[in-house]
Amino acid sequence: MVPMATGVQRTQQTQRTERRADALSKERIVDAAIEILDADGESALTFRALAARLATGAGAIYHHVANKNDLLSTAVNEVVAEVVAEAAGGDAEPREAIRAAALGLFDAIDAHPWVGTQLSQDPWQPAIPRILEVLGGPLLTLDVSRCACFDTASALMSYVLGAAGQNAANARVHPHVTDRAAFLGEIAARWTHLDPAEYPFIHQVAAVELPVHDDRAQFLAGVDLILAGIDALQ
Amino acid sequence: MVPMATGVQRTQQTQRTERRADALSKERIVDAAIEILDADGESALTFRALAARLATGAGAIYHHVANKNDLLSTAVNEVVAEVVAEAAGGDAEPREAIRAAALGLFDAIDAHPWVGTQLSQDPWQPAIPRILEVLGGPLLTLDVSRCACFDTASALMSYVLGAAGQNAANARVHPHVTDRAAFLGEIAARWTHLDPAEYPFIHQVAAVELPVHDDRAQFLAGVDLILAGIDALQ
DNA sequence: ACCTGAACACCGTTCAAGT
DNA sequence: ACCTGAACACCGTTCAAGT
Repeated sequence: MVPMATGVQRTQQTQRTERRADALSKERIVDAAIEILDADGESALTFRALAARLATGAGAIYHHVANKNDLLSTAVNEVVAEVVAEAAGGDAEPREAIRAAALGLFDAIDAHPWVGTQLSQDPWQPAIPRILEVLGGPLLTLDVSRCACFDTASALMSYVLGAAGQNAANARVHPHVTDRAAFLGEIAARWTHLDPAEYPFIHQVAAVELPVHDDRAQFLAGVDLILAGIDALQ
Repeated sequence: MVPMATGVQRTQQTQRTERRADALSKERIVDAAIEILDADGESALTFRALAARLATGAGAIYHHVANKNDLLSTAVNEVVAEVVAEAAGGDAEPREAIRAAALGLFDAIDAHPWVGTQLSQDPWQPAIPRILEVLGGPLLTLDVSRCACFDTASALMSYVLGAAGQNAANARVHPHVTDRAAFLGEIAARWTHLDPAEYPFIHQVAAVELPVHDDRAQFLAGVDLILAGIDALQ
């Protein structure tokens, strides 16, 4: 439909997703998928929507990507690789390196909720060793006994993926909460209706901390809790 | 199709899902859903399969359940309520109570992987306050300062849901791994092919700990790490 | 009021047919 | 070799029609 100037703009580096480029490739497909996921969320990524954006047929995508899970885990791996590249490399103090890596992952998943969903849905996808490395690597320079390193790194990863997954789910179910105070107030009210005898802790939390808590600060408090445990168990 | 002895077996308490009972109810629907989920996994639970098992039409289910998410979160809440009831109540030492609750949740999600998937997909469903209560309640009897209780309980929950979610995903992707050693050996081999300069920690883990680790023991090590952090930060 | 089941508006994936 | 897009085998959900 759209006339193409074939080969004319070869030297131009910028990518225009509006017009059909010369050839399909896994990279172009994955990048288009990421754009759809970031712009309109997980439910918007269908092979039909992706094919439309790439100005091709749905079946063509299968020549470069095995299936939807392959597409998603490749996209996740791309985002995680970027975060890890920023977090790693520096020769910061080990605890600080772990904090930075955990926070980088949290922020990335906050910005791309679909990453959190996918990470908690396939434990052996390519992004996992990256995450384990950036969280566990700094432990090698600590005095953690060799045998506890895997357990410790795995605990850090479970915590990060758990917190990030909850955050991602929240973003998915409540896409645009403008009034956070009102939203948390509703949850608190619901929790207050539970039996106080059965839920004493929930009642205290709903009354005091839940309505005013900050997700990022709470995440960081959890990281510090685990770091304190690492120090204590040495 | 199956002839029914109406009212005859009223006094009998046992539930027979093979025959159509007098009336549909949310409880009967949810119980049937749990049976399908446990027997054949998440992908087997469709409204058509559920309707067939209940000997009714697909639309009838919507008279008792709002939608599939309502059905799933009600099912999850039922399983979690059972686990929590077992774990809570006793006046065990706080750290021991937290350990027992965490392990109970881990085992329940190991037995019902779909629970792990659902829990990491909706942060405000009814089961969440139950989990937060059973993990956070014991903190009230510790000397944890009032203000850190929510952060600490939330960290415990994120860890438990993260670890359990990974475990559930693993069970979903690899339903019946008979030879665990061979399976872990394959992962280790894949990790060994990564660049040793970029993945020093992964290489050590793949060579030493990954092939022989036990998921439950590793989960418990993580709980103890967080408990040590709680003690250290007091 | 509750149930029935066909119909609707979608999915991911496949595959004969084109270039 | 790569692409096309109709077709297949499903979904969750709705709703007119029954009892």
